[in-house]
Amino acid sequence: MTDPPRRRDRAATHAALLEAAQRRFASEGYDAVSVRDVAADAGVDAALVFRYFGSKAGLFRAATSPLPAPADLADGSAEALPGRLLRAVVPDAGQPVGEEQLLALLRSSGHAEARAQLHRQMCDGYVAALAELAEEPGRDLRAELVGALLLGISLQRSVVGTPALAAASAAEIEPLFDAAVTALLGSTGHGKRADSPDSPENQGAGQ
Amino acid sequence: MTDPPRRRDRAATHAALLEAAQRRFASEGYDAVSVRDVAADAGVDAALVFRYFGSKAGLFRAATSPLPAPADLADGSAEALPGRLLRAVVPDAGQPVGEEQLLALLRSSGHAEARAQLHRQMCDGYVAALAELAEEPGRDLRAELVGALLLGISLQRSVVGTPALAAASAAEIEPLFDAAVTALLGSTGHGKRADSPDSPENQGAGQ
DNA sequence: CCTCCAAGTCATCAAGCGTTGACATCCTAT
DNA sequence: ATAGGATGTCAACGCTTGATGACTTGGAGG
Repeated sequence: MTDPPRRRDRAATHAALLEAAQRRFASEGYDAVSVRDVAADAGVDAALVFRYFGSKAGLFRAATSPLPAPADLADGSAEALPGRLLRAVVPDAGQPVGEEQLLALLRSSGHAEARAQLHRQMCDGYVAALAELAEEPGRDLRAELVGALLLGISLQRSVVGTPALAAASAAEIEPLFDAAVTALLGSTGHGKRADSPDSPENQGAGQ
Repeated sequence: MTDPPRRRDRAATHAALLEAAQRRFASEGYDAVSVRDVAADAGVDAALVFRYFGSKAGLFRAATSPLPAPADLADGSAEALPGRLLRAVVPDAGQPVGEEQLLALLRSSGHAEARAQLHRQMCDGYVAALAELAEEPGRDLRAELVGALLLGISLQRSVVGTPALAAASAAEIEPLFDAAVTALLGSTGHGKRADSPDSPENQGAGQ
């Protein structure tokens, strides 16, 4: 973005490689992507991948580790968290979310390492924050079910390509989504709308 | 199971190859599995894969095409459909459901053909049946959201490995699941419970 | 202007891949 | 018993892959 004629720039090359890897891994998965593919997308030689990232696995690790900023999700009222997560999963104006990393990890989930990172990202990131909103009998299970709904929405939109969901905007989905979340988090959907939550001082989820 | 000394049996070899392929593709995805792997699991030579299935892609197609019998899901009362789908997604006694095919397709979803089949299987199979239960304003969207919840539950259990959901039985999930489904299908969760809520007389998913 | 280290490229390796055709082996029908 | 086709095995092919080390090129400092 700065200037094209810049050649021999370590930082820029590193970044270009990383971005190309994110796109490729997200859309095709670990095994279907070759180091040469990524290098060609970035416009450099494949050997640089090994110079900068050590191995193909290192490149994958680097391309999937920067998770979509949980701090961004934790700030704001806790009650609005599900809604914010919904917007993160179904971007309204085509905004670049961390959805690519989720896809890359899912499409590569045959490998134990990818699965482990997916697990970490899910449990420590979203589900822990959601559990704060859930009621007692089976709080974790409730939170994980909300997480499942979000995961399912994201997947159905991006990989299954289900027609109505893929075409819908976040605003259209939200009422239904909210109703489901209320039912899942509250014991029998008794409406836990209150203005003062029980001060959950979570600072969230470190990277 | 019949008898080990049976050698040179076309049907048995074909079946062994297919079963091995289903397992491998489900747990590792298309690209991570080699034809030699599958053949070794089945205890035969890799060349037989090409004799019987034409190509690796043909083997994959054969291993993922037999979808888990939608007829099996359609039989019984329509209102109990979501519950039956839940049981299919979270098998109670470790019964072999068609979950493996779903996993295989998802882990191979970098390939357009796998994606297309996933799309077909989802839309024509489950979502269409679910849409019959949904109310008017946005019937398809409602049905697809229920599908998303099911997909998310399955994935969170089998690949993400979220603790509470992975440990829970279908009976523990069902009340929460039912509440969410009711909220999603009905207009504002107006309670479409008509008959006895908890009398699931089904115990066995089909074969 | 020249030097020199970082940044980038090239040629190459060994291993594994999907795929094929020739070959060996067993079952069956006559 | 024997011929013949079905069933299974083997060795090899061309190609791509991840990875490595020697080489070239560029730009900044003296």
